[in-house]
Amino acid sequence: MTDPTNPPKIRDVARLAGVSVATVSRALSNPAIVSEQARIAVEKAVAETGYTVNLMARNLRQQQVGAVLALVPNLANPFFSEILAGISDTLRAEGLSLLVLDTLRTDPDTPNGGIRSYLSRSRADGVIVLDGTLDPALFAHGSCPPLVQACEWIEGLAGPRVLADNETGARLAIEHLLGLGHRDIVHLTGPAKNTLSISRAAGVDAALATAGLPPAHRLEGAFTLSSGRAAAEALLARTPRPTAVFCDNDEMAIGLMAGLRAEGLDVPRDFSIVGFDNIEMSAYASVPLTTIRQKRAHLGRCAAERLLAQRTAPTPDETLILPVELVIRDSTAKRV
Amino acid sequence: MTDPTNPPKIRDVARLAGVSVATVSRALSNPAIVSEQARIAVEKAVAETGYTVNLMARNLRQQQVGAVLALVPNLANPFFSEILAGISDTLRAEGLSLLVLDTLRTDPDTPNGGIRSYLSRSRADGVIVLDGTLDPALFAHGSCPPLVQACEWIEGLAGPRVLADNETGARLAIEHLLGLGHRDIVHLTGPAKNTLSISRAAGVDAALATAGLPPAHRLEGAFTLSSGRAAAEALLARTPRPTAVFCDNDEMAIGLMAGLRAEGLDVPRDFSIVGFDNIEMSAYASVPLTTIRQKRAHLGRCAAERLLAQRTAPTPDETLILPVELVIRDSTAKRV
DNA sequence: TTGTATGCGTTATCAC
DNA sequence: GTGATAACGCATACAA
Repeated sequence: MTDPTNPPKIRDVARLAGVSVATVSRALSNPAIVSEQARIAVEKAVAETGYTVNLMARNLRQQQVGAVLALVPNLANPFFSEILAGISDTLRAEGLSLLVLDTLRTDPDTPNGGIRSYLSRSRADGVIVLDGTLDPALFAHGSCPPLVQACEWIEGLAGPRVLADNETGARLAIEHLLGLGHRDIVHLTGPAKNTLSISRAAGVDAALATAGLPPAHRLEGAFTLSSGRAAAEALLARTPRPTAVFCDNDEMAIGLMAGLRAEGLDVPRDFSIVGFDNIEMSAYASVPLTTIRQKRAHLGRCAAERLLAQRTAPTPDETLILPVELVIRDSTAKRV
Repeated sequence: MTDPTNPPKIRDVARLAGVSVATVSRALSNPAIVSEQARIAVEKAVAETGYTVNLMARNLRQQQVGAVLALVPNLANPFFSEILAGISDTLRAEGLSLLVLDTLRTDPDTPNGGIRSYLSRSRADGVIVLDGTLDPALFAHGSCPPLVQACEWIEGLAGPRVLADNETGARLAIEHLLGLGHRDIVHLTGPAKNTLSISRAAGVDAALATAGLPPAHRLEGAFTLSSGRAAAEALLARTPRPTAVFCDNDEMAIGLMAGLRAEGLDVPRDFSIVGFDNIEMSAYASVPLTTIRQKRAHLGRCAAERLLAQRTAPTPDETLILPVELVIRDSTAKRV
């Protein structure tokens, strides 16, 4: 019956149902175009044999893979994994699989870490790029599948983008701090060349300019807890001492708070702090964090939908900007 | 030359190199068995055409997929995503792809959430199961790929297992608390039927028994921050009031600390708390958390290696237990 | 060492 | 509405 080593083929089903393989194929993929009689016979035979289509054969025939590849900078980072969860949602609804490649854990011996070999139409029907630091040349060849950039983006790389409204998010954060009376605000950024940090810096400075203030001082971090903690020292070294910090993500904000606490300083009394992302942990920090909410799973879903849309009609390279919002908690207070 | 819509086939390379397709195939997959001359001609032709093998065709021919599926309970949970990162490492080294399926975000209309359709030899060469709550029947059919269980496990499901030493971890935590003078220790568990919680409970009670104490009181959580916070209330309702809590993961521990802080209680003065996992955030909590370190990426790598080992020799269903260790920080102190 | 020919399991085209 | 059959692109048994 169901032999592990020798699964039933479509031929077996055809024989058992007393029809041709073509009819079985049709009955399975488009039941409407076969006779009731044939359909029932096929269904019965399928049930009896336990037949399931061989996807490799189908994919070869149809010239598609049935999977989408996500290029993520750091799989272990909850920020990205929640976007992946959203991508996974949308793909599953379409019967597609999600392939994941961690671009951080890259092969040091190979140029571009061997990512290139995954960027082939025979490996994935589409690619969602979540890493803004990749070499655009990686994608500049004919066999690269259609692609969408999400969250971060790569200068000089074509394709639709799905982004959070980074500039507005930064503006909301700064306006909130300004409203509380803060004037000397430091911007703790990600890596200097990171596209997110750059666009947020623009939002920061725009908000400051509107208030008639000069651009913010910047401290460069790395989106990590430890870089946030390390920033505490640099922050305290500044004179005059700033009264507020806008951090490019919540993890740095939490790290920073730990660093300040270690120095005996109090948030929000000594420093008001705003984060970005609204990761779940932020509400549970020693001082619940004021932050910018970004709907990560939704962003992932949008990116996947965008990619799937390209299957039918090659869409123009539009950029989709998703709204963000300010979440006020306890880490910000009026300047004393 | 390189036409996006019509990628070069092995035939084109063969023609250009002046050899047969068989020779090209051999030159690419096993260069040692072709003549130097042929090899060079092929290499040249490959470079000229920009040829890359079509993996769908190769896979069909070789009856393999070139990908491993990971079944993860919650992609958005950093605990699992770091295991995935480890799995990804090992797979990449073997040229395999990682397919990810979030079993939480399941299709409510289909029994078993449509997971079954992914469990086919034509979709993956192997499966790594990280979700202990799945129905074992899902895997009980001939076309299910070889499988390894990691981290959690499913009773009644065969296959090698790669687990952390949960029992020892629990014992270390309890012994640490006992050594600090605590006697009334509560165990904040995951869902009652979770295999991790059950084995840790055994470790907890064993350690208590050795000290001549009765089994611990248990509070059921859900491995989430919010369930940890919610546990604060239940904890305070107990009389006599316990002096220490062992939590089945760090997130609950952090949630619990937030809940206790909200009630004006101090850790470790009023309660000593031990977590499990040593997530990165634990070192940055308001009170740095004493916890049990579990090497998650390593666990993922081991699981993947185990799976790959099955490709050659069908190994017996051994269980691999990975060591854990106690990390002492500030959330535990001598009972006053 | 190399080439020829067949098969991997399906779907799609074409006649009927 | 159905059946025979040619692709899909590659790897390998076999013959040379």
